[in-house]
Amino acid sequence: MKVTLKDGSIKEYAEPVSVLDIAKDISEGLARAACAGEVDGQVVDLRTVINQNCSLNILTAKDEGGLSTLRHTASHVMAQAVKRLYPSAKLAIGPSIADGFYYDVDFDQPITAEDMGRIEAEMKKIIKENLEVERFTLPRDEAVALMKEKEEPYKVELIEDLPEDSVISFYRQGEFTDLCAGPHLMRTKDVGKAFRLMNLAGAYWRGSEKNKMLTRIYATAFSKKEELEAYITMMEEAKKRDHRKLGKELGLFMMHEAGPGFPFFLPDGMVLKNTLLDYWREIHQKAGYVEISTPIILNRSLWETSGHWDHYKNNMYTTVIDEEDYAIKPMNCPGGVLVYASEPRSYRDLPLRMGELGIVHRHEKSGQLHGLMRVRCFTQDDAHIFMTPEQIRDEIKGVANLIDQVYSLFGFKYHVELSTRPEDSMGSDEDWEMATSALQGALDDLGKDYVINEGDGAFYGPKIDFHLQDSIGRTWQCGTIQLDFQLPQRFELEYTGADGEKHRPIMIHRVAFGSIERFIGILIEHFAGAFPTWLAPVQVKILPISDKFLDYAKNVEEKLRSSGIRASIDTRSEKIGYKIRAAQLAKIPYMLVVGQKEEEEGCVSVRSRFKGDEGQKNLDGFLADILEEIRTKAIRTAEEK
RNA sequence: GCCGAUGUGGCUCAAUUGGCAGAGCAGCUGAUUUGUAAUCAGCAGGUUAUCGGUUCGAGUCCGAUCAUCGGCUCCA
Repeated sequence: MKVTLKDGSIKEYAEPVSVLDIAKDISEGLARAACAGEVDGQVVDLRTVINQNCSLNILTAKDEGGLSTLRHTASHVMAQAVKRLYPSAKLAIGPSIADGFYYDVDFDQPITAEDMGRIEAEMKKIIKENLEVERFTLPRDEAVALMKEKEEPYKVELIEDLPEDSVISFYRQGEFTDLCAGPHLMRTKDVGKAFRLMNLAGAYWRGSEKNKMLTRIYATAFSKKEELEAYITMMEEAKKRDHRKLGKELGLFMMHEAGPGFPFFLPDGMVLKNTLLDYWREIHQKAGYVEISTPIILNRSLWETSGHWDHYKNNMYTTVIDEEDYAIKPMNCPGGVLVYASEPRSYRDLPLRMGELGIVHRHEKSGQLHGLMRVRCFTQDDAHIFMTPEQIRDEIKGVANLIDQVYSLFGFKYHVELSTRPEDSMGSDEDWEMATSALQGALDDLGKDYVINEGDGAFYGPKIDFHLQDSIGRTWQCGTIQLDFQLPQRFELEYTGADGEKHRPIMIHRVAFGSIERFIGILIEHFAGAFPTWLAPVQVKILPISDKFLDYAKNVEEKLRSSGIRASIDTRSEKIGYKIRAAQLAKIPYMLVVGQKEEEEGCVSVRSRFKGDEGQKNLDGFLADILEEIRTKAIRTAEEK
């Protein structure tokens, strides 16, 4: 690997090295050099200038081409511009993030999109001034004094939280000095021109809603202009496949002021939903599940027994019936538990896998509603598994495999997180310990990589979360597996063992889709509305050349429909080009053009979203092909034209 | 809930300084009967989110409410 340093000298490394290695190397002898070279076989402009004394532990191999260093310096430039334009603004923090960087600022007047233009212009000036970025350190008390002098109360608070004997590092460029661990580029000019302010948002100081809300300026920066342009293009592409936009255009679902956060499913969206549910029922039947359905509204005493009244009431809708308190279920588990308890159970019945496509309502705060991704009423593809302690590992593995099967079908990537005991929780330490290690053990058995999410479990037990990655790279929590020792105790669940004694079962809560609504939202974005044929609301659109061929079109339609294909005819008296355009925009997988030739020969002319499917086919041949495609649930969108 | 922005026919958007609410698409009617991404003509469609205020006059200015959007916090 060759690295060209800014002074023109070339350093050669026998092995591929990380930015960290280069940084270490340079800081020893060739400090203050920007480098451009090749990393991991890709030519990149590192443009990383590693300051002599920077704390190298910040630079990691993940820091691709020094991008986060570039962005971090860009955030300082942005803060400097803000202070020049609004001297009274107070700075909070300004890190680099996955897509760029931001700076949280406490302005004493609201700022607008126009201000963003001014800030951007000022940043360009600062970059042009080519100020040197210098690092210096101060003992804690002097650091506090400096920030007090500069009237930066947030910085003072940050420093005061550090240990008393710490040495605090600062970076200075021109008249601007900021508390910062580094590292940074050498000069402001190295930030380059490939940056852009993206948007303004509110953000709580230190992320707590008890604190003041600051103004966050989001921006991004890249080392090359083309990369910035590619990023902006990608964001625009992502916007085009926003499920709210496509959901409206494709007539899948709607929202209405009459019920904020409560989605309405339209006929085509309902086809999608039902097709997913059919699939769900099929795989669960095969995996040995039974299905139940429990009431939406249940009385207060049940929710007190389950613990929801104490731990989840903020999110529950309540009502009064005949002067008694009731709650609309936010979760399905208590209903499932009542079904379990409705008759004596034997060890021979276990594991008992009880599925429920349960509709739950949760009062989410108004500001966090988001299309189908975050709603107040959704369908969980829930199941509760009651089992003996010996069965825990196998059951968890079974569920994890089932979830893997579901996600693979749609071609999703996902990662797994293990969430441990939260602050507001119930049960003994031993139970939590046992439950957590059971989940961990199952993950280890499966050989799955996972990250641990401290304190993020449900109030009744730890959980394994499955996070899907959507088209914009956002991750969504979908599947979860939760182990629960609490509800069986609270409801005094029992089964009779082989020894004739009563024993307490253990319970798993789990979902695969998570929420059908959210999953549909993710699917819309994942496929950009062009669903695989088995999911497409309309699978075949029949397009007669003119009204004269309507009868033949009806024959074709009837034949397809009788085989279970979702087919319909565009009966409008329009030209064929018009109908093709309409079907194309509706992202329908197959179009069958029928005219004189087709009627005479008893065939159809196929046009599809996919390559290699053009041309005349006899109807039986087409039918056999599409039925096979649906049966195998094939994904063909990759070939889309 | 909090910070900021937005709200005009079903959809996408116009409307100058406060001065007669308009277009394209979709829909309907008629003509056309079409060969692979938009045929022509006509008709209909609006209490400019809601409520209140300023004004001779409000889509436009002010206030409140509701909803939506970008985030924060929270979460399937």
